[in-house]
Amino acid sequence: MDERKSAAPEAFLKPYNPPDREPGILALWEKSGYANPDVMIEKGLTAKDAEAFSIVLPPPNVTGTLHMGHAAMLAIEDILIRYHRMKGFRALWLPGTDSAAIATQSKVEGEIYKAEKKTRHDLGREELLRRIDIFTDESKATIINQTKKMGSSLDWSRYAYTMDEKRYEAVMEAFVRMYDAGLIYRGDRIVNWDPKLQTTVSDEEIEYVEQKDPFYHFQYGPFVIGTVRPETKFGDKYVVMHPDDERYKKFTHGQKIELEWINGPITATVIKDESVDMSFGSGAMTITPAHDLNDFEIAKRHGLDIERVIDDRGILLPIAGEFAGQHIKKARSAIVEKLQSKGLVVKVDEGYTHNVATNSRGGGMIEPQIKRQWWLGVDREFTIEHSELQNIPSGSKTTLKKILRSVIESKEIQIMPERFEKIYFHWVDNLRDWCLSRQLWFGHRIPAWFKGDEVKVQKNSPGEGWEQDPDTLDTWFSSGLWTFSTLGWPEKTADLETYHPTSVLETGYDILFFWVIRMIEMSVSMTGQIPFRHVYLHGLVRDGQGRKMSKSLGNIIDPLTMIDKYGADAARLSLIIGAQMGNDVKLSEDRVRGYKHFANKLWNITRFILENTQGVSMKDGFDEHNEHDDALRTERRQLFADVDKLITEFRLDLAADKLYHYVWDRFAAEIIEDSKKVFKEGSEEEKTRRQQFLLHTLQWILKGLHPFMPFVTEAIWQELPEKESDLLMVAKWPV
RNA sequence: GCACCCUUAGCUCAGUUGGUUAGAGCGUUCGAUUCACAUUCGAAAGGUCGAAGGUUCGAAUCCUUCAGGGUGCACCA
Repeated sequence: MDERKSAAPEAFLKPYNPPDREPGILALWEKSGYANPDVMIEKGLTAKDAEAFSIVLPPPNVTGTLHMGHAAMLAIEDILIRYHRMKGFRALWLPGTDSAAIATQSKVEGEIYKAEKKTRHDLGREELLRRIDIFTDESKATIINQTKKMGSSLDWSRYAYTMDEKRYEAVMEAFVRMYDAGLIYRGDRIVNWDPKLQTTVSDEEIEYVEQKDPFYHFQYGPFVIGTVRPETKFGDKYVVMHPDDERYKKFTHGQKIELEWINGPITATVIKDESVDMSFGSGAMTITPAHDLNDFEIAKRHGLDIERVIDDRGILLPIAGEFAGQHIKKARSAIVEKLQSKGLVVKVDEGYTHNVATNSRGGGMIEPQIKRQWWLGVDREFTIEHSELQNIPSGSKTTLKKILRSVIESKEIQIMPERFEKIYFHWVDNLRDWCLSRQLWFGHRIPAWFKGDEVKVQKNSPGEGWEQDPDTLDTWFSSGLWTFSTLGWPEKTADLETYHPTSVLETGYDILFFWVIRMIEMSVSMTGQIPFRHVYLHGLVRDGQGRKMSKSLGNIIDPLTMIDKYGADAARLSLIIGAQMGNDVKLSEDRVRGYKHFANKLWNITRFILENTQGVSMKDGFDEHNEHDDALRTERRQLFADVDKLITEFRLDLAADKLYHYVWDRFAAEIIEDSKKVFKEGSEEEKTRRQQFLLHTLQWILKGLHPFMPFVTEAIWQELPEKESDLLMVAKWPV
């Protein structure tokens, strides 16, 4: 049927069709076990004493599905790993999944409620955890399979899950050690309370949402005070103003004033404090220390009474008098009405815009409360027993904040792009103690034991009569240990010795502060080592118009659909080329389609070369030591030198772009075109020389492109009659 | 309010120590194609490099101010 003189392998007679090839290639890689660096050494493909290059995969949620952000992360990390593996490094890319406590528990609770109309309290702790386990077991297969489809050469033999036995052990060990070192303490402080999920939330997880509310001005004795939250005002018996405020000169600090308030006459005390902004409103304010961080701090400074007004569910307490027992939402208007009837409402500004704290993890409004919780003190001095840091010697006294500054200032950890350093320092300087405990059931249970007033922090029960703290740890606590808990810590394993500190942490800039900071705190205080040498921050993947992808906009591009339609290679390239680190990527389907064409181009280049080199074997040295086509070879060498440099500088976008253009515009459009003439009119010697050049260069190209588009290059490699290794994945990077 | 980023062809973006005539992909228009290429090739059109000022022999690039877009953080009684 085919009339062409082709004797090239059958495979190349049809266009490259990714779905026909990708599953087979995946199976080949998986069977080889080459993603495991130990296998590489066993087979003699990597030297025993080779330098290590390691990346720990930022673990996706067990219950999640793959989205474009994950796809970008996987593409970038896989490129780095494949490149270093081919370069002869002991390359380890360690996979895992995250339990994502809050998100997972509320998801499962929601489903149970929908199906059975039962809450977690109906089920009980044990049953809920059992259900969550079933759910996570089922759904983790999804994310793992999707991850594999991207071509990720992860070492699955080292797979870790934040809730598996070893990681649980590491979390317990870390908590106890940090407590013993004095870093973790228990204390009554104001927390971000989520009345909906009935748990505390860390500062980082709070999202401020703009909201319009009426702003009330009330008469408070001789003062006018403003508020958007009349329902908190019952406990307000302190009125605070700036000491320099001329308007209130005649009032003295500590002065008592009798005045009429919501539920009758009260005695108010004047407090002078410099934190008051004189230019805001009347310059006088009342405070609610139990439900506001700033008010709490003022109260602590002056030793004032702190009384709760609202309970954990948002219900007013007896202090509210006739309003007690009402939910704050409903009580607000009734309270305003009452004040109105007493003639205490001076004026109401409608449409006052302010920011309201919400729980970004699917919760509701945040209601600050005072609670006894476990905290990680960022300014607490402790003795670091073992340290490998430049500026912090073993046995010295330091604080977590000092560590956080030191490792970046000394460049032991390099943040890329560099501009994020500024943001990092700003964040570190404003860092407050981290509230570790969560009133959730799913998570690592805090290893603290109570008996009456006694508290013991240790892994196992101290004995009869001791009860374990019912709370669990913030999910980021276990995430903070990730670089070393996955390598076997607290045991002194060979993996830990070889692969820690890891080479690169690659993640989205949006979680720099959730995660990166915590990893540094944990790693340095527990192992004395930095967790990673480079932090590579990728941008967010947006739609073609630069909008965030969201369900409501209907502009989500699903990576799996893209893989099915255009192949994983095209999906990878579309996320790499044009995606400078730290900048957002605009992705449109057209772009993905464009790179599918490129895979096909490569396919046809191969076909041409194989057709024109029938029966010709690659001559060692002939290509390298031939003075005639020197310009072509110099160009090729230069290309790889450039690509090498770009990859070491983490400019994967430019490296891929360079290869792309060489292959298409130079190699295919010019060199191959020219070869047609050579094969038609050239002398035998010229032909031979050109055949050798094409055969060799094809292999260079396949190697160069392999980290970026592993499938098509491996598929072609499998069809080559002559090659140095069974799999391109482990071929040697050209030097 | 403070900070950071972006603004270059119709669209998406390169252009990293300042150095010829500012580039690519997609799109558009015209043409070629018995050729490795359904997914090919060639060519053309398309730019006051956000604005203004400054430094310099020379500025898309460095500095200042401003405008528009985006993001983070803080405040909000």
